[in-house]
Amino acid sequence: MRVSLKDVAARAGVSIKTVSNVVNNYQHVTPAMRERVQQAIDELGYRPNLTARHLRQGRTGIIALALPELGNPYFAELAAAVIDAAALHDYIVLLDHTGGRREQEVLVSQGFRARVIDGLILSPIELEAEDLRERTENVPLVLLGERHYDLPYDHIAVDNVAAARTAVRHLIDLGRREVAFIGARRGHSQPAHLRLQGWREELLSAGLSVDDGLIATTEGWGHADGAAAMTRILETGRRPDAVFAYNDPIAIGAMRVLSERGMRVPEDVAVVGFDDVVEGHFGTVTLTSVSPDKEAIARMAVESVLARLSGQAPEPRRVWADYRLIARESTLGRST
Amino acid sequence: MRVSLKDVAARAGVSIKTVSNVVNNYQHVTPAMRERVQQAIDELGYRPNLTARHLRQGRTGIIALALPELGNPYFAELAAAVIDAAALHDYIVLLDHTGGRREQEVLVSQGFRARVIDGLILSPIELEAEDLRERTENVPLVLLGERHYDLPYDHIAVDNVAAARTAVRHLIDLGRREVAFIGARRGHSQPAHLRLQGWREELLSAGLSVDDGLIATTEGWGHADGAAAMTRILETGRRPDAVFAYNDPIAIGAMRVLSERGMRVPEDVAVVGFDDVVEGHFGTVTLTSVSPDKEAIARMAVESVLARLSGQAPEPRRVWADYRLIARESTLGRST
DNA sequence: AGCCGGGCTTGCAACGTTATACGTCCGCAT
DNA sequence: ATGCGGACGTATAACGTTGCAAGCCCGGCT
Repeated sequence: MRVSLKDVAARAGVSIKTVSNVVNNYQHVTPAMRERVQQAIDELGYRPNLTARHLRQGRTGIIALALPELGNPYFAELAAAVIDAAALHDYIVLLDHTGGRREQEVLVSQGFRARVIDGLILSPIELEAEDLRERTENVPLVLLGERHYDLPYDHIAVDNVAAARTAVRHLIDLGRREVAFIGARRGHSQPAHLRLQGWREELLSAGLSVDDGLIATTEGWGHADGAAAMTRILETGRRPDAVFAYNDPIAIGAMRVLSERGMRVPEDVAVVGFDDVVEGHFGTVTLTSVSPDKEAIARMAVESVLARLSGQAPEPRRVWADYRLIARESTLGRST
Repeated sequence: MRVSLKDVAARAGVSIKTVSNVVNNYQHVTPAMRERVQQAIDELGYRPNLTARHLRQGRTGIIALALPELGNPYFAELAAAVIDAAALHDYIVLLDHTGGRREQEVLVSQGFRARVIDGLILSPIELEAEDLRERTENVPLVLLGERHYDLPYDHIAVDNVAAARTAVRHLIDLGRREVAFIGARRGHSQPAHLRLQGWREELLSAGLSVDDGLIATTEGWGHADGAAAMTRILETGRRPDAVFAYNDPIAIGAMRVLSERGMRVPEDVAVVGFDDVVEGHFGTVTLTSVSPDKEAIARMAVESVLARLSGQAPEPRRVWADYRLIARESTLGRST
């Protein structure tokens, strides 16, 4: 049986509250008393019951993190960063994944499984603004990632349009003129997503034409999706001299197809990804990528939740995290 | 303010307990009453307070999963599988990562942060048997992975020795005779780990010599470690014709180095990894790998925890999960 | 008519903790 | 000596839920 304050109190011959005071380092406790109680605690191996503490205090010390899929290394790395950031504040992280499915995202945002949590960090994919508008839950919610809602919630992300423009600019500066975009969302009600928008804007501002034949949609965001999309473009007979992919796995899937078809990266086709996952650092051709500052994103997300919990930060804010473009072999060639 | 049973009861004009009965689908409730209460619940937007429920019931519905690092896609994919398996039983998953550091693993196994959990699934790296022997926590613990303790805890893993032998056998069958092993643990007190043991056993049983110069240790288990280790082997002047890596990231890091030095995979060096992560399916050269049945591992881990929670399964058991060797280009060449 | 039993509802206690408010004791200033 | 304030310890009441046992009501049986 678990030992409770009551048991310790009985053993030490003091009241329950005094034991509680010792446990919580309440200041008005004589050293002698403190030691007596501490000894009883040690002898019995007492450990506080957090559930009870949380019931009493109305807080659980748990933050939920809901991501589309852990299989994507970007999200896995982000999850690790969030866990660490939360630990700094003595919070622990409950992890959920939504598969990027709207239905699941709605459930999570409504607090579905997790009536145990103090706050929620959600990285939505299909979730619509109306879903959030209907949200009745009152645990603090912080949004991550590319989607962009005009709603009173904190939102943390890199400036996707600007970041995408930087990536495309890099390709144009290399002299590329036919820049494909791989990873648009199929049949999505929302205005084309921000990275696609950045691609478009940068092409236009460089005086290049925007050619829908160079946009490939994907079902998901994995290697296989990138490979399939690249294949589709090539099968139309198009021969782009550059590819900007929605993320790194898609870029790597595309590079695989290029290599299968005997097209060289970067000589024939330069490739830029997004997220800067470790995997991209070690391929036969390493991948140029936009690198969001994951640690900063994680830190700011956790801090936003906590700020809201403590009633600070009344104004919902959009926070831009840092990013940089890291050029590697897929746009520069191998440096031997 | 959150609405509680009391508020609903007041609204519906019934007792708290009756509302509780409705919420819990207690059978002796008249349809009329059920409807009346349900209406009050809906109007007020009542949601049960799980903390209170758990305090009352002594269970939290939360399982902790402690992994070495999420950055390794194998663990990320495993985490996803565990979350899904737990969800089937209405359990949610608290995630922790230990960095594979003994100190952290001890903390976790002692229930460190998580006095909130019903059970713990731990994938240890450096943890020693003595650490577990001193364990005082009484929440069920299930161990995952390669380490192997002679202690009364459930343990779930693939048969690493046999799996490693299968991988090495595959290389030998291709006619390779100089098979390097990359990813041994540096300065580890425990007998050389099981995959290394399998490598050794299979070489011996094939009548080949076991050459310590072909064993490379690593600090961690990432791409960079594999690359560094491969570099070290090559710099001794050795030219193995095959590599068996502790896991896929190490294998991929090694392949990168081979490619930098102009050695072809698989023609000059055949490579086999372990874990079958998605990344390996899409490199310029796809990676042959041992594929553990992650879903099965996750399922069995969760079920073991739950069985122990409900007092079943008195005998701690070691369970072997399925695995298969999936041959790809890194041992077969590109099929086109 | 009275009793019994089962279906339905309820009051109470308890899970383990902390906040509040109070009581006691001591030392010090008056 | 008396009064006062601060330091220290404690009793009690919550937090929101569910298990238990008891109570009520009604139909059917004796």
